[in-house]
Amino acid sequence: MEERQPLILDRLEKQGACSFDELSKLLGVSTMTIRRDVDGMARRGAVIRIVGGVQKADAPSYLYETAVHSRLAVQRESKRAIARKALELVVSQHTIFLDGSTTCLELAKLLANERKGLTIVTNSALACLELGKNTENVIIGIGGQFDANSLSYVGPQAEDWAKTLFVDLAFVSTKGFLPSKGTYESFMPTFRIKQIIAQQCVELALLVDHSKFGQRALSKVLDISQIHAVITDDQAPPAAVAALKAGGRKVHIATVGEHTRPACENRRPACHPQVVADFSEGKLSGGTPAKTTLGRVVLPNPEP
Amino acid sequence: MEERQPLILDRLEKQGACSFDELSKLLGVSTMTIRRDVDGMARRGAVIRIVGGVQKADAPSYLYETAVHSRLAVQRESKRAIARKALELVVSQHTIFLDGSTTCLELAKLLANERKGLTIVTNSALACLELGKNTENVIIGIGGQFDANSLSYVGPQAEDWAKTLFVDLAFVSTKGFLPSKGTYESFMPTFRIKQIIAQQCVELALLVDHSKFGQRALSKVLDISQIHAVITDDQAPPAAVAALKAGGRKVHIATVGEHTRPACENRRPACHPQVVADFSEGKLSGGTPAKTTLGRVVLPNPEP
DNA sequence: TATGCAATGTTAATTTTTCACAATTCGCAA
DNA sequence: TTGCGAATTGTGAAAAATTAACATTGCATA
Repeated sequence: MEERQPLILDRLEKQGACSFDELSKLLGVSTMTIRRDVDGMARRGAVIRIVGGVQKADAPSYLYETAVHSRLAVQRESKRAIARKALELVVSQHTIFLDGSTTCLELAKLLANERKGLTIVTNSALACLELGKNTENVIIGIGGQFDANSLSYVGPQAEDWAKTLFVDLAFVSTKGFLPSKGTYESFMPTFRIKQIIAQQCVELALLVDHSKFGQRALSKVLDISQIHAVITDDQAPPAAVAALKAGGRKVHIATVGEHTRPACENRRPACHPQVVADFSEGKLSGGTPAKTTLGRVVLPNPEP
Repeated sequence: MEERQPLILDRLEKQGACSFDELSKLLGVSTMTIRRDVDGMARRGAVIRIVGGVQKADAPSYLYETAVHSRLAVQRESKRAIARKALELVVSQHTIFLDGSTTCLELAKLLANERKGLTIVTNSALACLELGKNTENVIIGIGGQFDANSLSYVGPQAEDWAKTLFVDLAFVSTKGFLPSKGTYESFMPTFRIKQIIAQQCVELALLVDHSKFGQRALSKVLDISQIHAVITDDQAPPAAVAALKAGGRKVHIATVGEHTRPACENRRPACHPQVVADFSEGKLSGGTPAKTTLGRVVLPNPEP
C-alpha cells in the first residue's frame, strides 16, 4: 500500500516540489490518495505540504529527527513555567551556566529575549544558537566531543575546560531526582560536566519538573548537599517539597499555565514541530465559530 | 502602515496560531490586508502561513533571521558543487577541519550523508548539528565565545584550543581571494582560527567560489604559500586558475549543475529557506499546465 | 489643485480542501 | 473456496481559501 511514499520522495529529490495532480498522474492513483499519503508523510516531517502539492523537507531545521526534538515536547508546559521561574534568579552581570537539557533550552530562550549584560556559559549547541539571537549577552560555548543525542559538547576536553571556569549561578536539570539523596542520570559524558560545574559555581539551581521526583537512574550525579535551590512546578509532591525546605534548600514553585505559550501545543503529540496550528472548528477564533476545519501550514510565493 | 505586524506577532505569541478572520476582526481591517501583511512576514520568516491563517514561527529553525541564513543562499549552487568536489579529497580515517563558512556547512552535510570513520573538527555550531546526524564520525567542536554572526565559536579560548589540535586536512573558505597573494577577510575573531589551523594541518584546501576571485578585504588571512589545494567552480577566471597551477597549487574545478539539488532553488531570492516550492503556472508539472498559481507551504492537521 | 502612489477594501472567479459515502482490495478464518 | 470485516481507494459535491482585478481612500508632491 505504501510503496508510493518512496516514489514521492524520489520525485521531490529531483524536483524540490510537486503538485498533487502531477503525483496523481505519475503514480496512477487519484489525487485523494496522494493527498492522504502526503498528509501522513508531512505529519512525520518527511515532506512539507504546500497548497496544491508537496515540497521537499530538507531545508531548515536542525531539530527534526533528533532525540532532543522529541524530548522538547514532553512536559513542555512545566519546563517553560520552570524556566520562567528560574529567570527570576538571574541577576544582571551574573555569569551563569546552562546545561544541555531541554529545560535549560527554554531558559535560554527567555534569557535571549528578556535579559542583557550576562555572561552565559553552556555546553549546549542549541542553547548557543538560541542565546545568539541576543548579542547583548556574552555567550561562551564549552567545546568538546559533540554528542548527537543531547546536541551538546561532552567528553574529556569539555570536562577539562569546565574545570577552568567559575560561574555565579549554574542551572542544571536531571533525569531522576530523589529529594533525600540527589540527582541521577544514565549517560556518563553529559553528567560528568554537571558534576564538574557543581564544584565550580557559587550557587547551583536544579531545574526539575514533577515527573522526575522519585525517579532514579544508573548513576548518582549530584548529592543533595550540592544543590542550593530547586525549581519545580506546582505538581511536585508536597511532601518532597517540604523535605527539601527542611533540608535547607530554597524551593521555587512555578505555576504551570501562568505563562503558557501556544495553547495548541497542549493537544498535540510530539511529532513535527511545525505542526502547531489547529484552529479547527474555530476553536481559536474570537467571533462566530469559523466553519473551516483547516489549519495547515502555508508559506507564500516569492515576492512578485 | 505596518504597526499591525507587531500586533500579529503578539497574538501569535499568545495563541500560537490565528485565522485570518480573527486577525481581521482583531485589527479592524479586511482579511485581504491581513493576508498581505502576513504574506510579507512569512516571506521574511517571521511567521508561518497556514491555510486560512498564520502560525508562530518559533519552533524549528535556528537559521531564520540569522546572518548565516542569508549567506547560505548566495551562490548556493556553486558552494554545493565545490563541497562535492571537496568530498573527493576526504580519505577515511582522516582527521579534518571545517571552518564556520556556509561552504563548509554544505560539505558537512555531504560528510554526514556519505562518509564514516572520520574525525571532524570544527568551530561551527551549525556544522556540529549537521554532522551529528551521522554518529559514525567523531565530531569535535571547538568551543569559545559564540559569534552570532557566523554561528561559530571564536576568541582566545577557541584559538588556544585550536593551537593544541592537529588535523590531516583543513577546509577553509574566505571572503576575498587574490590568487597571487592569498585570502582576505574582515572579521578578526573568525579568521584568527583559520590562521592557527593553517599552521596545524598537513594539508590546507581553500574552498572558494568564483565570485571571491579578485576580492580583497580588510586583512590578509592566509598567504598563498600556505594553501595546498584550491577548490573552485567552473566560472573561476581561467587566468587565475592557470596562475595557481603554475604556483604549484593543486586546483580542483567543480562543475556547477552536475549535482544540483532542487531546481526551484535557482529562481528564488535569498529569503526564507522553506519558501522553495513554486509550481506556479504548472512549471514543474509534466502534463497539461496546471492553472494554479499557488505553491504555498502547508503542513497538515494532527492525526485524527 | 491636480496627480500619482501606496495602502486598503470589495467582489467574483478559480482552486483547493474537506467530507461523506461508494467501490474495491486484501487478509484471513470458517 | 467463500464470506466477512477492515483498510484502502475513488467520486462528487459542498465549503473554504486563494487569487486577481478593480474601486476607493488618503496622502504627499509637483
